[in-house]
Amino acid sequence: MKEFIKYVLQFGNLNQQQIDLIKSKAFELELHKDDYFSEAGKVSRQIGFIVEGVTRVCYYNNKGDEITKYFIDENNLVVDIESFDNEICSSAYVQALTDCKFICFNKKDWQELLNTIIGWDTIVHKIISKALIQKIERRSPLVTVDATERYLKFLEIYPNIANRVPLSYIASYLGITHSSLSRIRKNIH
Amino acid sequence: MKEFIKYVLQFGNLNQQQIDLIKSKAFELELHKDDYFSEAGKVSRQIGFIVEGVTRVCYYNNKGDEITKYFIDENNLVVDIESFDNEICSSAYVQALTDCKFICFNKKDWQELLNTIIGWDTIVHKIISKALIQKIERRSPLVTVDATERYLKFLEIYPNIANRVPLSYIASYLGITHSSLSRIRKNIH
DNA sequence: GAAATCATTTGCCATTTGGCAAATAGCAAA
DNA sequence: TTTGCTATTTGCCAAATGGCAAATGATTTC
Repeated sequence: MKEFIKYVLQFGNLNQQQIDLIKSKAFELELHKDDYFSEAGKVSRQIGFIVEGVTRVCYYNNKGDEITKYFIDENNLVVDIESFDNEICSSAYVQALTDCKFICFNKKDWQELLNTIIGWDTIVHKIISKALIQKIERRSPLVTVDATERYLKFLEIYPNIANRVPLSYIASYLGITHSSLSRIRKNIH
Repeated sequence: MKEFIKYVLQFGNLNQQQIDLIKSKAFELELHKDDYFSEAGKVSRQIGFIVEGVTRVCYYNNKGDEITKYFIDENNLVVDIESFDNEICSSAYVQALTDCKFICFNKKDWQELLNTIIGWDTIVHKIISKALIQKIERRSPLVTVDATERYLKFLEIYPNIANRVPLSYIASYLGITHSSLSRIRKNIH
């Protein structure tokens, strides 16, 4: 919980009373490896902060291949924002890739906080915007470089993830086959 | 100006007085083909709405190649949001690819509107979030498909742009060479 | 511990894409 | 119209990557 409050306070100020109110609405969630935090086809009504573990967002393309869209690890928010905000079905799965611990809020409580705490909405908007921009800045450069450079960029962006998740997920994140990624790994020894 | 107000009202309600206030702060901006709306290395203090024309966001990678990151055309907001919000230097250029007309606000007036008009901040946040999500949803799928599919996706996403901008910009957007794109175009006749 | 399952590496070959250069087309200024 | 500049197309070949299958390695289950 400490981590979450520290994270939030980077984006704006809150007094102790406000912090306590936020804490009172939070609950802990633990997921095992391979469990889903939220699922495609369902409306996501939870927002989570990863205290421990690695997750990914993935979907199935029109050929049925499973595509990893991005990874999310410790000290980041996890939410399918389109589904959460607009009460529409998710188009992707959010899956734990290791055993995970989250600080979690359900939508009703989250909205109550937004209505109650002055300035909370601004903080939330900043957090969400920053996360969205980060997603773009991480994903976009991959389009224009070759497979080896993609992997090197991946290592830069996610230095703590490469050893914690299966090669095939990284390959699908990078848009290359697992065989190719295996060879690339060998080449950069 | 009509178009801009119509666009804004999709995201929330405003009364006539509020609309008039917004209008009073807006100014028209015209750019010629190849002019810059904002430039890398400078702080961007303008936010614009494209009434007519096509723009692109581009940058130079570490090899010095010019990369088109995305295209933006009519009825969309144009702003380097990181630079605008945080007063930091832009990392990219926003360039007119055709002669363009914008409805424009400078930062000072924009912030005054945010402070004055109840609910304007919510509308703005919705607009920005939607635009950021759209950018991710457009760019991310390109990573995982081959060159031909990338071009087909481009045609889907930007049906009105393919004929209005040079092939080489589209190629750099898709992360393929202009020669390859030329061949791809021939193959899908 | 053995068997079964899943992940990763490797080999072989086909296909795609890139790099380079030349040819052609399109456009704009004089 | 001519000239010059830039964009696009095309050819040729090399390099990168994919598809498939087999081998190896790692992990889980009984």
